[in-house]
This record gives sequence, C-alpha cells and structure tokens, in this order.
Amino acid sequence: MSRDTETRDRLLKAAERLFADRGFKKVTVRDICRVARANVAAVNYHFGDKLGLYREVLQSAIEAMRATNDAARSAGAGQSPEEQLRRYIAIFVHRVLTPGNDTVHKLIQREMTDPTPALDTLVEQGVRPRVEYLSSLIGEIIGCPPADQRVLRCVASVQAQTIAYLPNPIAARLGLANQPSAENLGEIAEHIAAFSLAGVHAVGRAAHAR
Amino acid sequence: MSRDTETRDRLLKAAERLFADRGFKKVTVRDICRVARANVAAVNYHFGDKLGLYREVLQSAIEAMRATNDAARSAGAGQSPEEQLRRYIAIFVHRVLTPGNDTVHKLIQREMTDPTPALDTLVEQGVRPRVEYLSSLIGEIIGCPPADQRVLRCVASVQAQTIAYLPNPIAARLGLANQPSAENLGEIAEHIAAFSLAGVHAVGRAAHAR
Amino acid sequence: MSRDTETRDRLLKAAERLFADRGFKKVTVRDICRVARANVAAVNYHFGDKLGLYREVLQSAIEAMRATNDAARSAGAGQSPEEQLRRYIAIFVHRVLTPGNDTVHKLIQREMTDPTPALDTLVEQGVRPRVEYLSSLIGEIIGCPPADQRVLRCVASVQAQTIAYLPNPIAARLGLANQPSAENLGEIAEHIAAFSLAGVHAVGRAAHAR
Amino acid sequence: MSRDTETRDRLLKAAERLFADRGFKKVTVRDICRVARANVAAVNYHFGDKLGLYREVLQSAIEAMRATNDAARSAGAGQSPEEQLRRYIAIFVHRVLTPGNDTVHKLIQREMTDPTPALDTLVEQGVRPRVEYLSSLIGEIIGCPPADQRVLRCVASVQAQTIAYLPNPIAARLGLANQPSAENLGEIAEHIAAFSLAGVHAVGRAAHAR
DNA sequence: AATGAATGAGCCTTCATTCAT
DNA sequence: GATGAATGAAGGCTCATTCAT
Repeated sequence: MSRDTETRDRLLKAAERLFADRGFKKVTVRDICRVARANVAAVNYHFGDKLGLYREVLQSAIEAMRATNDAARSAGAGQSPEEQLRRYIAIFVHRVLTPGNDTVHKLIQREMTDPTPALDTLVEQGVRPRVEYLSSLIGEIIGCPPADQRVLRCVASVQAQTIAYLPNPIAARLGLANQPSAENLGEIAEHIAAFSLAGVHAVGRAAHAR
Repeated sequence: MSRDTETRDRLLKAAERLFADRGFKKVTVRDICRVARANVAAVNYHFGDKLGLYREVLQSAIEAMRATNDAARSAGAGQSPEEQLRRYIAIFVHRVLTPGNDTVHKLIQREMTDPTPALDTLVEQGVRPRVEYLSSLIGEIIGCPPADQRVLRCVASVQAQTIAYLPNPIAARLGLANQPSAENLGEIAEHIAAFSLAGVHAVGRAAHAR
Repeated sequence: MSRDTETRDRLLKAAERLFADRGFKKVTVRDICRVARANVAAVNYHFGDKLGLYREVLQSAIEAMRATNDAARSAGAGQSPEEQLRRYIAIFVHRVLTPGNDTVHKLIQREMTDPTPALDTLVEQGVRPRVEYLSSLIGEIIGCPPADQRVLRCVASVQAQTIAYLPNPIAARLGLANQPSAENLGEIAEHIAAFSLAGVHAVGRAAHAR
Repeated sequence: MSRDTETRDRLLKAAERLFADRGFKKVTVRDICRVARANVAAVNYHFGDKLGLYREVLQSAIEAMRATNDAARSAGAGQSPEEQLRRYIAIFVHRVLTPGNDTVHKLIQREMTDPTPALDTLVEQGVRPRVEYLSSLIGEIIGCPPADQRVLRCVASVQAQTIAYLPNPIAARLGLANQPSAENLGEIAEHIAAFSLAGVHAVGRAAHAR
C-alpha cells in the first residue's frame, strides 16, 4: 500500500485492459506506462520484463476463472444432476457475460490463439475442473462413465454454447445481441440449459438403444 | 507468364500459413519472403505493403468459406428441414476439420479477436448467409419466423458446436481428440446433429406450450 | 522521330520539369517514367542510369543559357558600352523571367547548391562568357582592365540583380511581384539598367578620384 | 543533467552542418548520429523524427538571422538614411560572410529551393523585417512611400548584392574571391554601399524628373 | 526496342531494455 | 525506489537497377 505498490497496481490494471483489448504484441511497454502514469522503466523494474508483467496479469485471470468454477460447484451442491447442470450454466453465463468481466475472457481467448507457457496453469486450474465436473454430471445423466466419448462430446456441446455469447465483432455486425442486458442473461442461460438437457437426453437414449 | 505468377503465388501460400499460425503482427515480411524464397521487396512489389498481402490472403479465405456455404446448401436441396440441417452440419464439419483446411479458420478466428476492415466482407459473404440459412431451417422446424429470438439462439447453439472441434491448444492439453480422423469426423457430425435436433425440438415444444 | 525517340523525348521533358521542381534526389525514376508514360526500365535503357538522364537534361539547359548569351551579345553589336549593357540586361531579364523558361534556371540554381560534375560545363559555356562580356563592357565604361577587382565587383552587382526577380517562395510570401507580366519585365529591366549604370559610374569616378 | 544536454547538442551541431552541406534528403540519420557519436535511435528520442530535428536546426538559423537584423538596426540609430544604409550593408556583409556562419545561410538558401513549413517563420522573422527597414530607408532617400514599386526594386537591388558574395561553386570555378578575407569584407561592403547609393539616387532623380 | 517482374542495399522508425543518476 | 536518457536489434518500406522475355 506504499507508493510502490500503487504504481505496481496501476501497471497491472493498465496492462490487463490493454493486453485484453489489443493482444500482447500490439501493446507497447510505453502504452502501458503512459496509461498507468508510470515511468518507461517501471515495467522492467517491477516485473523484470514485458512478458513477466503479462504472466502476472494472466495469473489474476486464472484466479478469476477458478473462483467462478468454485461458485458454480457449490451452487449446485445436493441437487439432481440436471439441476446442477442448469445452475452451472446460469452461474457461468452471468459471470462471463456481465460487463466489466470482459478482460478475463478476452485474455483467455487470446491464449487459445497465441498460447504462452501460462496456458498450462490456465487449463489445469480453470478448464480441467470445469470439464471434469461437467463430465461427471452428464455421465450421471446418461448413465455412462465420465471418460466416455459420448459424454465428452456432450460436454463440448454445452461448453461451446456458453462461450458463443461473448461479445465479438462478428455478432456485432450481424446485429445480434452484443451487449446482453440483465434479463437477457437469464433467458440465454435458460435457453442453453433447455437446449442442452434435451440434447444430452437424446444422446443418452441413443446410447442405450442398442 | 509462369515465373511471375509463381512468385506471387508462393508469397500468398507462405503468407497464408504464417498469418494463420502466428498472426499478422508476429509475422515479418522477411519471414514470408524467406519461406517463399523471394526477395524482401517482393511483397511491396506485388501487394503494395504487408497489409495488402494480408488482405489478399483473407480474400481467398472468404471465398473458401463461401464455397463451403454453397456446397452445404445444394447438398440439402429438396430435403426436409431436419435432413437439411443434418447435411449442413456434416458438410461443415468435414470441410472445416479436414487437416490442411486449418489456415482458413485460423484466419477467421484471428479476425474475431483482432478485426481488420476485411472482417466486413467476411461477415457479409461468409457468416451471414450461413446464419440466414440456418435460421430459415430452424424457423421451419419450430414453426417460428427466422428472426425470432428463440430461432437465433438455436442457430447460435448449433453454430457454436461446429467450431468447438477446431484444433486448439486447450483441447490438446485436455487430451481430447485434437486431430480428428476420417471416421471421427462422421461421429462428430452425427453427435452435433442429434444433440442439436433434440435441442431445437425442445425449444420448439416450449414455444408452443403456452 | 521513330517511336524510340518519342519515348526518349518524353522522358527528357518529364525529367526536366521534375528535376527542376523537386531536385535530383526527391524525384524517383518511377515518377519520371509515370509522367512520361514509359516503362520503369526506360530510363536505364535510354540513359544508362538516373544520373545519365540528369546530365542530358542539364546539357539542354546549358545550351539554352548559351543561346541567351549569344543573343544578348549580337543585340548590342556596334553600340556604346552603356547601351550594350542596357540591352544585355534587357535580353537576360526577358529570357529568364518569361514563364515556361523556369526550368532552366531552376536547374542552374540547384547546381549552385548541389553541384554535379556537369557544373563545369555550365560555368565554362554559360557563366564565364557572360561574365567576360560584362567585364569588358564595364571595364570600358570605368576605364579599367576587365580583370580589375572593381570591375568584377560591378559585374557581380549587375548579375546579382538579374537573378533577384526569379520566382521564389520568399518573394511570394512577401507579396512581391512573383509572376512578372510582360510590361513589368520592361520596367524591371529598365530599373536594373539605370540602377546599375549609376552604380558603375560612381565606382568609375571613385577609381579615378585619387 | 550534463550528459543529456551534451548528446542533444551534439546532434544539433552535427545536423546543422550536415543539413547545410548536403540538404535534408541526402543526409541520413545514421550520418548525423555517427558524427554526433550517438545511437541511431537518439534522433527519434530527442526530436521525434528526422524532420523534427531539421525543424529545430532551422529554428536556430532563424534566430541567428533575427539577431543580425537587430544588430544592424541599432548600429544605424540616429544616423542619416544614407549612413544607416551604409552601416546596414556593412553589418550584413560581415555577419554573413564571416567563415563559420556558412551553415545558417546555406540552410536558408535550401529553404528557397525546397521550402518546408518552417519557411513561413523564416520569412516573417528574418526576411520581412529586413525588407521593411530597407524600404523605409530608401523611401526616405528618394522621397517616396516605402511601398512604392521603385523603392521595392531598389531594395531588391541592394539585397541581391549582399547575397552575391556567399561562397558558391560557380564563383569558385570562375576564380573569384570565394573565401573573403577580413579586409576583403570591408571592401566588398564599401563597394555595395557606394554602388547602391548611386543607384538609389539615380532612381530618385528619375522619380522626380517629370 | 521495350517491358515488368525481381533484386538488394539502405533508410527511417519502433521498441524493449539498460544504465547512470 | 524511481527516473529518463540512451541503446541496439529489428521491422517495414523505398528505390535505383537488373534480367529474362
């Protein structure tokens, strides 16, 4: 909370937004320092180099993702698998699509196209728990082991839908809802849940048909 | 007539792969020219500047996307809406996931995170026709106008699933099938079709429930 | 007069104007060829290289200058030295300041600030004859040998005035007559002659005062 | 505080000489930095870009010119117009032709053939005051308003002579005094003054003859 | 004779990083 | 702890020139 810490924090905040908006390469150290009202050498001083700053920024994104996982998990504790899935989706949709949370998922999206060493942590602490939880739920619903290909495909189908509503320039150009309002969020979550549960059940019926 | 075209084409091929793999900024003109065995000034000579080359590369990606659209459309001509949707998905999955077609969708993915002026054409000639066709099919299935919010959400759900299987570093780290074989492709397409048709029908039933 | 010669001439015309307007370095071979509607390689083909073209352009400027000298000389044949000087000035002023003759003197001006090997010829065939003729006239007027310092200074004084009225951006900004009309030309010539003859006579009186 | 200023100053000094000698385009940033013993990026750091450095160099030239104006003006305070003109010429000739002051007038000469936006300031702060002072003096001498065409032509005649003795490659090739010694300077100034006063008086007599 | 694609040297500029203060 | 001047590597681009046709 001394003056140094303030500068460090301003750098982190500025870097988070800039990296999320423009990507690692397109942001210059000077850009970050200008926004953070810090010296050109501040980044190197506090974080070693530009990449060190980026890593630290990504760490907080990973933690945010993990927090969302935990919240979703405990929200469904003690419910039926179907209800757990429904709540999981709701939590995710609300957290991810609430304005201001953009930066976190923009950073993750960028990691998907331009991976850095930090992606490993992100997958292990952010994505894998989510996938495993979804696998266990869906496995239970359709009566298959969580590692079954059919289960994994359903997980992919559910997961893919939750990301589809992130604001992106294509949706904007198509005139689709790009800035989801609070009530929209509820409808979106319900749609994904209903659509997905029907899909999962269909896959389940097919699995036991022969 | 042969030598000119060869150099130009080599540049385009090299640029397509490099831009898709690393993104516009991370690729240097020298990289492209080295791969294409051409002079550093060749890019400027043939395309004006680096951005001009990128635009031309993207144009071919757009045309590839449009070709896929047309193929999918004519493959379902004269069939029931459900069957049309099934075939549409099959065509897309096969085209998009066949190894070697990576570059096109990597470029599109990059346009989504770092849009350029070329994105407009891409949306109008590539994405919008796809969305409109899917909207008409699903609208017919659930008995709603194509512009209905419920229809659009179903379109999003279907479309999101088709992109989910594109090779990406997260799927690779999760140990999911990242390089889909020929038979996998069929299974994936069937899964998406079955999952989606069930989802769409559920939404349809809900629409007429009240 | 064959087609080649036409291209060659177009190149010379275009180069003359461009070199005069922008200077050697700021004009590109492509600029010249574009204006002359010729191929990029045409300059090298016809003139060896850019400098070769420049030299040829300058040659024609030198010849124009020499022609002016000769005209001025023969216009004063058989007259008194004062009258010869008067006519010399008149000829110069008219030739130099008539619109369209700009290029020649712009090129010479540029040779003064950025000399090329061609400057030698220009001095020997253009400037020296002029200076020698003026020296002989003024020497006669003030009764001194043409190589006398006082004579040479008068020559400098006369010559300097004739160049002063060339269109230039400073005169333009000062609001001075920048595009001398036909009648202005006469007045200017008369002024320079009257001013100069008075000056020369004063120097002459001083020379014989002691 | 010392090292910074030194580098910046070394750059300015080096740039002044090089720009004056070779012109803006023919000088490379590397040339300047080599002479100034500075890094290639130093120009960009201190002056933004090459043009920024040039502008700053030209600013000092403008200030030098203005200082000369002021000095000449105050040297003639309280004298007759003729004497003022004589002193004005003397000051100018000495300042301009003293070796080492080359650079300033070389830069100005280059601005005349290749004007930049900086030329406006140069004219307003350097040339116009000079012209206006000369106009007022000569107007007084010949009894005409300073804006009279005859006055302006006399100003041009005087001014042109003062520039004529600047070292230039043509004078050098003609064998004229190109490196004026200290005593030469006095003689030159006297010549110009005597020649010009006689010329001005002649114009004055003609003005009142009718 | 003339073309236009291709070349390679070189230029200005940017940028992450370092270092003395 | 923090600054800002200075660095050097590298990038995009321009341009005169060449070469096969």
